[in-house]
Order: sequence, then structure tokens, then C-alpha cells
Amino acid sequence: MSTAERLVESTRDLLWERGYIGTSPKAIQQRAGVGQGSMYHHFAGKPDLALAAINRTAQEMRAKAEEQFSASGDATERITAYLRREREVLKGCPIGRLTQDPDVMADPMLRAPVEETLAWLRDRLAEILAEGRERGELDAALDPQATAATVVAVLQGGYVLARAADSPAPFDQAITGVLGLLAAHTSTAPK
Amino acid sequence: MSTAERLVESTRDLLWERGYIGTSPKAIQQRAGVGQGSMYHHFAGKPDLALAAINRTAQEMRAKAEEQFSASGDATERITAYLRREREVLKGCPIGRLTQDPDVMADPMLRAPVEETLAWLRDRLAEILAEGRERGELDAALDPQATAATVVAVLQGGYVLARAADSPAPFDQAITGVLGLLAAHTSTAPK
DNA sequence: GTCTATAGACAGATAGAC
DNA sequence: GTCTATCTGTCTATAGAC
Repeated sequence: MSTAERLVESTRDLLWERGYIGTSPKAIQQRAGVGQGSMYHHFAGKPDLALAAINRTAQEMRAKAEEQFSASGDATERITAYLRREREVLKGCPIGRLTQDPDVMADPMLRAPVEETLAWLRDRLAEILAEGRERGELDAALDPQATAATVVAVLQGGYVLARAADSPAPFDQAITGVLGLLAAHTSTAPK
Repeated sequence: MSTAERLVESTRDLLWERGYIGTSPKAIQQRAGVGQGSMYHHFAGKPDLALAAINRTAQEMRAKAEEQFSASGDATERITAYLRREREVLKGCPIGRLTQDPDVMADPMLRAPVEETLAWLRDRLAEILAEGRERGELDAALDPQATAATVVAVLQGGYVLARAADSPAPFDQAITGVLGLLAAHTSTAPK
């Protein structure tokens, strides 16, 4: 892996663990095994490195979600697969956590990928729910937009509960709960 | 307000806005209008101040939630009142945001109130849901524990979505969505 | 490209005068 | 109780040699 690559990966790890404010250039260099001068040769500074790191994480997150979204199965099956997918629950969401970082939210460049990724997730889920409703799989009373927001929120909030409890249990419960609620909106008629 | 009081309030504000890592003793003093020596006379240091601040915020959060929980009305009404209560959505949850602060989570004293408050919220909501189920108001198939975790997660995740979008809209949608899902589990039989 | 040196500002306190 | 001085270390770079 190139020096620049190692710096970006190191920054991704640290942003996930400690956030933007809690991540120093020195820590990034040490984790990457790269010297000070080398870092400033490849990147203009901390914001520049963070931008590269956040963009890559956002890209990766979409790609992983799209794996479940575009798989075969009806709406409920694909959403279940997405929610039940293996995750590093106790580490939290590497994108969602950035919303708590005032310096990230204050910089339009850093903020954009965070905003876009979560908006994309909601839109994509809303599409899948709308499709399920049209096919008669889901109750006509179900609001795709609102329900999509709920699903993403359960995920993001589940991470918060898991970190607070230092256990993945409340995350799993929250997922179980929302899937149970969604099941009641599923048509019992044959597909 | 006493000097000590002003320091605690100032710390509460800053922890909410910038988190533990992002909050310096100097910033606390300036916002409180209190000198350095004065601060260290009343508090041992930053962790001590943070402990006082977090405990107060946790206490306040429980009291406000209990207002809706112990009000009159059936389970759905009380949960709706809790979720629809006026909130400073764009500021996020002052307790939930601390789960992203590694230094807070690493200190058992600072971590305890965060863990306990969110656990208490889940337990309290589970009680209310169980009660509603016993009364026949809610579907017998509904899992009170899991659903309670879902409700708290929607709240915590709703804050994340709102901050990402810089708009309360996705928060409101997430609430609308979960209440819509819950409605399908509500018995249509007379109470 | 990578290294070391340097630098001004801030973090998080301690000490002692008043 | 509050104030000012002082201190060690870190933050986030810049400069210039190799």
C-alpha cells in the first residue's frame, strides 16, 4: 500500500474511533507509520486528509448497502437482509458519528458526503418500500418516505444504544422491534 | 446563580455542542464568566466538571420523559406524546451524543449516567408497552422489550438524520414512520 | 519524497499572592 | 474565593536540508 493510501486508511480508522476533533495529524502519521514531512507532502493538512477519508468511507458504505438493496427478494426480505447484515455494532456508524462533530458539520466540503450518504440511504429504502407497496406486498397505508426514515433512524439509534450499553444487544432488539412492526404491515395475501 | 452553578451550566452547553474532547477548561471558564483559579477552586478539573454536568443533564432528561410517561392516556397516546414533544432536534440528544466520545466511554464515572439513562428509557417504555398489551390495547404479538429499543433508537437516530440534513424534517418523518407502524399493532377492538 | 527543526497557539493543570 | 504567573505537553502546521 502506498504512503498516501496508508495515510487515508489511518485517518479513516481514527475518525471512526475518535472523531475529527479527537484526531491529530500526529496520531494519523504514527498509525500509518509515516513521517510528518511525508504527510504534508501528500496532503495539504488535516481537512484535506479527512475529506479523502470521509469520501472513501461514504463510497464504501453505499456500495455495501446496495449489495443488499439490489439482491433478489421482496421488499421485506431485502430490508431485513440489510438490517441483519453483520456490522461492527460497538464501533458505531463511521458516517453517522460525524454528525456529532461540529468542525465537520461547519465545513461544507466535509459535510457534503455525510449529508448525501444518509439522504441516499433514505431515498433508496423509500424506493424499495414504494415498490413493495405497489406490488401489494406491503399495506397501502404505509408511508414509504416516513418508514424509510424510521428504518435508517433505527440503525443509527441502535448504534447509540449499543455503545451506551457496551453491548450489541439493544441494537439487535431495536432491529427485531422494527422488523416486527413492519411485519404487521405486510399483506397476508399471496404474493 | 452561583459560580459553581454557572460553571456546570457552561459545561453542559459545551458538552452538548462540542462533546468532551472538544470542550476545554478555558472555554468553560469564558462562557461562565469565571476565572481559572475560581474554576479549579470549585472543581478538581475537567472530568469532575463533566461529571457534574452529565449527571444534571441525565437527571433532567429522565424528569422530562417521566412527564409524558406518567401522564394520563393509553400506551400509544403516552408514547406519541413523548415522541412528539418539542425538542431541540438540530442540537441532538445531549446524552446520546456522549456515546461517541471515547474519553467519556472510557471513564466509568462519566459513562455510568449515560448508560443508565438510556437503559432506564428503554425499561420505562417497555413497561408502558407491556401494560398496553395486557390491557388489550396492543397486539399480543408485540414484543415490549424489542419495541421499546426501537422507539428509543428512532429518537436517537432521528437526531442523527436531522443533523446530517441540517433540518428537523427527517427526524419528524422517522417519528411519523414508527408511529404509523405502531398503529398497525393497535387493537381495533373497543378499549 | 522523506527527514528534522522550529514555532505560535492552546490544553490542562499547579502555585502562591491577595 | 479569586487572580495572575508559570509549566509541560500537544496541536497544526511551515521551512529547509537531504
